[in-house]
Amino acid sequence: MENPDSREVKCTAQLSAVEDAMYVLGGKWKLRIMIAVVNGHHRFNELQRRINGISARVLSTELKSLELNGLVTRAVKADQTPVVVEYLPTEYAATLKEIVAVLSDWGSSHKRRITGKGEALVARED
Amino acid sequence: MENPDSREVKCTAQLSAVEDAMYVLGGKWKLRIMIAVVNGHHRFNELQRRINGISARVLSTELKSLELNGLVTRAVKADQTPVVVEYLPTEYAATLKEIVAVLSDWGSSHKRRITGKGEALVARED
DNA sequence: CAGAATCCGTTAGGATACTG
DNA sequence: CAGTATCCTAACGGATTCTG
Repeated sequence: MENPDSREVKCTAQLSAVEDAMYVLGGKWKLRIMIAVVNGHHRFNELQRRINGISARVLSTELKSLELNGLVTRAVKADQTPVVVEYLPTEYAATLKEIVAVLSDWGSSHKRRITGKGEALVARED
Repeated sequence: MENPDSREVKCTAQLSAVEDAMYVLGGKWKLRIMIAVVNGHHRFNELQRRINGISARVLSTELKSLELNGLVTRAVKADQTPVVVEYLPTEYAATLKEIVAVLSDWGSSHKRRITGKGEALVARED
């Protein structure tokens, strides 16, 4: 890894791979929606209430994008009235756990670094 | 962690922490610039060549933002002519390693999942 | 409740040209 | 080489209204 060539290869690979990841997860909302969904919020209005500042329009389009990428499924329970729609995390969504954990850790450390004071930390359980 | 209250606390904490992280690292370019910088590309035009599609204007403003957040330092070697400017990763920048690694792994797996065919994988060395 | 439709403002960021 | 200065537009996303 000290060899400059393999380092260049790694740099190129990382640039491309991170670009791919951000194509799916980038933007202001997608990760936040996934956090809420994975943590048990499945209904549309519940998600909108839980995710601070998101509008119905944006939530709707983001959910469609996440569904296209296989991270959530839209489940309609037609046997109820009124009809209940649920956005459920797929198995694939579990692969986001590490990303969320790492980003979340970094974010709270960074905030502590900036503000001096820390928040209550929530331990990772994996 | 099965208790719904602590799960809610965790959800709130993650939402807020990820938001903090994305405030610093979000957008199309910041992480990509950091990848290039950490991998040994320190000069302005070198970075612009290395990072596909970035304009000088955007690179300039993004570097300033990263400098403000303590992730790079702008070092001017005045004893040379023409003057050499280098953007060097700070020690703090090392804390991004895990983020980049995790995102990069996910991105390349996801691409394999989508396209069916995989790229040459570059192993993580930490 | 679960959205779609419409309208509209902001802005990230692209293109190009120019400078010390 | 290392940027800055303009200009410009596509996309993001906020607000509001409407609907089955």
